[in-house]
Amino acid sequence: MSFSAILINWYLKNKRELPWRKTSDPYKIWLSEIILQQTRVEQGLPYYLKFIQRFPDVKKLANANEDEVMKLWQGLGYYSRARNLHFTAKEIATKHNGKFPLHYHEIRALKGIGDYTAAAIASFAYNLPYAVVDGNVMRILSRYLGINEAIDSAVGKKMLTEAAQEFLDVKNPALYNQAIMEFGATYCVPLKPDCEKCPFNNSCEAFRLKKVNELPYKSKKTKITKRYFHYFILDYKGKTYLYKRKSGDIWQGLYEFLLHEAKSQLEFDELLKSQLLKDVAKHSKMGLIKTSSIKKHILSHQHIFAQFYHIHLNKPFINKRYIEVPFETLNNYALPRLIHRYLEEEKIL
DNA sequence: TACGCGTGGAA
DNA sequence: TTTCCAAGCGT
Repeated sequence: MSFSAILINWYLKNKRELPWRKTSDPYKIWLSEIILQQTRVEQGLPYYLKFIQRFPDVKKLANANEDEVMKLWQGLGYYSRARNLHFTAKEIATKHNGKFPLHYHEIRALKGIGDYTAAAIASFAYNLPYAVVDGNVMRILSRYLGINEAIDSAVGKKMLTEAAQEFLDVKNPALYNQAIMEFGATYCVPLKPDCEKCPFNNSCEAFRLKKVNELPYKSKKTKITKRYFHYFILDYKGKTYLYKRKSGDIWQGLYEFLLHEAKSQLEFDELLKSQLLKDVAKHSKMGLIKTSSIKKHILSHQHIFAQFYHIHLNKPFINKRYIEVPFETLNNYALPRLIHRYLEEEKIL
C-alpha cells in the first residue's frame, strides 16, 4: 500500500469527530484554522462554537465592531489573529462581494492567512491539491524521511515543504491533508510515540535508525523572558479606569488597569515593599491615596508576574488615555487572561 | 530573516 | 520550578 493509502486508512478508523470537519463552508474552515494556529483542539473548540453561534457567516463577522470580536477572543491568546480575522472579514465583505475567494492565491493574499492556512482552506473547502505543512506534517516527514535539517531553518522548511507536496495525494487532497495532520496530532506525537504499533514502522527512517526521539530537530531554544507588572485598580465612587493597549507589545487592543512594569524582579520586590505610594502618585498624578484601602495579590502566568492594588481615590483620575468604567460593566471589555482571572478570584466580576 | 506574539497542559 | 509544546503569522 502507498503512504497515502495507509494514512487515509488509519484516519478513517481513528479520526476525531470535530465540527469543522462536517462542513465545506470556507468561512467556517477559515475560522477554525485561525483559531487552531498554535492552539490545541481542546482549547480552541469552545471558541469556535462561540464564534459560529455569534457570527454564522462572514458578513455577520464583518459587521461586528472590533471590541466585540476581541471580547469573544478573550483568553485564547495571540490576539493579532482576532484583529486580522475581523479585518479580513471586512475585506471579503467589501472587496469580494461577501463571497469567500475560490482560488489559492486569492486566499493566500488575505491578512492572517499564510502558506499553511491557505493550503488548509483550499484543500478542505475546495479539494484543491495544496499540501498543508504545519508542525504535525514537519514532524511526521522529518521522522519518516530521517531529515536532520532543523525544521526552524529556512533550508529545513524548504526540504519539508517540497517533500510534503510530493507526498500529497492529489486525488484526495482534503482527505489526505486532514489525515496527515490528525496522524501527527494524535499518533506521531512529539513525545513517546507508540512506534511499535505504527502503520509506517517498516518504512520510517527515524524508527529504523532509532532516532525518533531526536526528530524533528530544532536549532533554536525557546526563551522565556520574565516580566513584572504592578496593576492599580483605581476606584472613585464605584468607577474604575481602563487603558486600551497599543501595538508593539503583548495584549494589543485589550484593556487593562493602570500599569507600572518593573524592570527586574528586584525592582518588583522593592516597589512592593516601600516605594509603592510615591511611584503610584508620580505615575498617576492622582493626589492623595488612602493607604488603608490597598490590597495585594500576586498572580503568575508562566512568565508574567502581577501584583494588584486596590486604591480608593478622593478625587477622579483625569487622563484622556483612560476610560471611566463602572465596576459592574468591567466584563464588557476584552481583558488579558491574567486580569480576568484575578477579577474572578476576587469576586469583582 | 529572526523574532515576538498567549495560553494551558505535560513532564 | 522550568521548559517545551500546540492546526503560524506579520513584520
